[in-house]
Amino acid sequence: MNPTQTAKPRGRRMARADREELILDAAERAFAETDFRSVPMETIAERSGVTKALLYQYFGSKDRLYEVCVERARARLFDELEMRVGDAEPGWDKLRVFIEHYFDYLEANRDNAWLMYGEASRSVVDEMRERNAQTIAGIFERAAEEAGRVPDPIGIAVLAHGLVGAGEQVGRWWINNREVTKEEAVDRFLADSRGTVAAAFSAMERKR
Amino acid sequence: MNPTQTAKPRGRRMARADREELILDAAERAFAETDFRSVPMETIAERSGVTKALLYQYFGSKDRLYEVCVERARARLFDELEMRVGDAEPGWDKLRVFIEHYFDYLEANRDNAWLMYGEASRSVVDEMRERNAQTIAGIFERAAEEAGRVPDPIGIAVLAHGLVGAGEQVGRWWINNREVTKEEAVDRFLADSRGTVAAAFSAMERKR
Amino acid sequence: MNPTQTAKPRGRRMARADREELILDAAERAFAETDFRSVPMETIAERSGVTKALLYQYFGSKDRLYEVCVERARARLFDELEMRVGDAEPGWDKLRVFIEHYFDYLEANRDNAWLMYGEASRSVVDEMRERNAQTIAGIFERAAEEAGRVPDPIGIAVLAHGLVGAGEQVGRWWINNREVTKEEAVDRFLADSRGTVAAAFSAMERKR
Amino acid sequence: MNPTQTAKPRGRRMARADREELILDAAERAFAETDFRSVPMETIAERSGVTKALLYQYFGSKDRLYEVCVERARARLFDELEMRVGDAEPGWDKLRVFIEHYFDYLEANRDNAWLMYGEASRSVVDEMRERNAQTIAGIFERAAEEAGRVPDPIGIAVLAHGLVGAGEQVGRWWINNREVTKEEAVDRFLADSRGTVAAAFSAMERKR
DNA sequence: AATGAATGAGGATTCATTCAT
DNA sequence: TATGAATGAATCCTCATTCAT
Repeated sequence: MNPTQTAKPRGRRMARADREELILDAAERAFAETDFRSVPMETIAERSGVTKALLYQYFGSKDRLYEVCVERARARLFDELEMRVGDAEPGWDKLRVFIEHYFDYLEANRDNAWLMYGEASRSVVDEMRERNAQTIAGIFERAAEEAGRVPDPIGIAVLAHGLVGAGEQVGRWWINNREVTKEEAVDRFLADSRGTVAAAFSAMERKR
Repeated sequence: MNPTQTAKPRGRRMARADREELILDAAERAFAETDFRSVPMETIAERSGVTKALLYQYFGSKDRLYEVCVERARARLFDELEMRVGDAEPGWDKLRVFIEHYFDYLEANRDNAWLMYGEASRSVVDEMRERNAQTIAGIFERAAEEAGRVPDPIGIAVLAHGLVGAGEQVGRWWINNREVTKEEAVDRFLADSRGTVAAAFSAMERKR
Repeated sequence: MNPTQTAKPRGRRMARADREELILDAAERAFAETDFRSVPMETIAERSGVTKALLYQYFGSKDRLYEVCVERARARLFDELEMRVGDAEPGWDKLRVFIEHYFDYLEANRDNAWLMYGEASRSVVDEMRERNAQTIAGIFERAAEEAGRVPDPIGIAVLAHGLVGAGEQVGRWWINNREVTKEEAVDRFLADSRGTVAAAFSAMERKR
Repeated sequence: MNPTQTAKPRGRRMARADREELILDAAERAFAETDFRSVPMETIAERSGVTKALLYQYFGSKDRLYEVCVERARARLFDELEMRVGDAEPGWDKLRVFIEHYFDYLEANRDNAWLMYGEASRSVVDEMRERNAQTIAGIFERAAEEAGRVPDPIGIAVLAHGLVGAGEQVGRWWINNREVTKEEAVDRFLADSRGTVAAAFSAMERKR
């Protein structure tokens, strides 16, 4: 309404943090459309309305820019996820909340969910998978205790990595098969995951 | 003609097939070490002791060479797998055979299992995942019937993609954590998978 | 105004001169470490704790900044040198004073003697060599007269340029071979130079 | 005369060694005209009638190409020099031959004598100076013995480095002052050098 | 006086691929 | 069949420099 009140600074000069977001948005979209090697810095520069030189000033290299994108996308998912799961009732409710949130995220980011990025250096993506698995392992470790089990580190690791991998692939499948509703997908994946977790927990020693 | 020659077919003719294998071996290892975009044709040529020009004569393009690698690696796993699973007893035995074979494969190919390839043109790898999932879906469809359930296509798809993803990520984890024995890994992954499958099947309507 | 301020001239005004010295010090060291083309303005800015923009405000351009560095370093050597040589006894004493002063300078500036600068725009360094040679030529011209010779312009030029070049290279050698004491170096270089000068003078016509 | 007999292969395809010479010729001329940083690889490529890619295939990098140029130019001077000096009569004749050859070289290479190159990475040029000085030191060491002196390593080093530096600077001066004839220049420089060497030798202990 | 934002323009390097022999 | 020569076409990255505040 008030023309002097633009939400974000408009025009040439802009606060660095704001400009960085704009650049990351553009990069994210570009990477998701094809893949890392197919996106020249030039393109990202054009799309975010700056020169290549600025990209390098802010991010140092194309690889680094990619990493920051991946990490930001990952954080979008996990930051809120950890909060929501923390607030959920102990027990199966946590798993439900988790998976629902994950599919919400996929729905909201179907064009730039990190799993849509044409993958770049394997290390970046693998490292992210590892971190995700570890976060999830932590959650399951506590859950195992609450369920009266002695957490078995290997069991926890296999469970966590398995869920990360399953989630990634199911997510990719769902994004490419949008005739399946979110409810249907969540329904099945939740059921399966519940079975997985139950089995993993059963295999662990019972606490006395 | 020459009695000292090995059983392998006639001279020149076979030379090509042999060379192709050599080249694919070199390429596979190179791709596994880093990823597609980081491996110049030059490197593959050097490592297999031929010139770049020959790579083009044999495979036409780098993309095609990659595809052949991926497909060969995939076949190594799935060709035998389908046979073995076919021979197994109906029921849980099939799943056990499946997973055991998968870990055998990982052990034998820890340096060039396809899941070690840095993902390249996303399409190639994604397409392989899809094919794998479909193969597995077929197996589960029959298994569901045998278990007295009406196979639910969505349920089957989620189950199959979930297992493909879980197997991929657990495999990656295991390859990077070799202090975990194969038995321990198979043990947990089999238990988890059994839980997953059981849950998926339970959710399907019972046949009358 | 502020009594706690050091004796150094009035506040702001002096601040600039001080800052300029600081910047030149940083630049000089940086140029000496590698060479002109390898030192970005960014580096000089960082090392002297200011922004690039300020370098431009103070010096106008990188080339100009370099020139100021070179000239300052040269002045450090020659300003005092001309004085000292002027005060010395006529005859060989002047040469001794000259060379001793030169090695004192090298010792005090071993990290940023101008001869340590990677040569940049050839013109700047070459021009300095030319100026040094001319200064020295002037001194020898007078010395030749005093020694009863008719100064031969070409002879003087070859002598002066030869000594400038010899001094530069011997200086570089000495800086890189510090196990040789200053006395040893001066001793030899003085003896050699004396021989050079004597020969040059002998070759000139005797005044009547 | 015979049109089918071109001295060097003409046309697109050429033996690598020949092509390399052509490239080095072009590079040498280009570097001599201005300096390292002012010569894009593009220019060298154009002037030698190949593409940039070939430069990299053959020389690896611009720095390396420069090094090869410098080394080739240096060899042009020193290879023959060592031979000629070897053949000369012992005593002052060697010095005369040496210096005459040096000025011949300067005359023949006035546009691409290595001392005309705008210097690149200091290290390359400094290393060459060092090598030259060592070669010359070897010559003087033997000469000192012949002259009945006990060679003093420091004395030899100062002498050799001094002559290298003097030669470089006098050479530069002469190239820029071509109204001075070669005879005049050689005459003076030889006289001076003789004085230098004589003084250096005198300062060394007499052999018994 | 001093800064952080932003750029223009150039330059090195890479790499898949083709071609003549 | 196999090679070494050669290229076209990007693409990353650097850096001196300017500008608004």
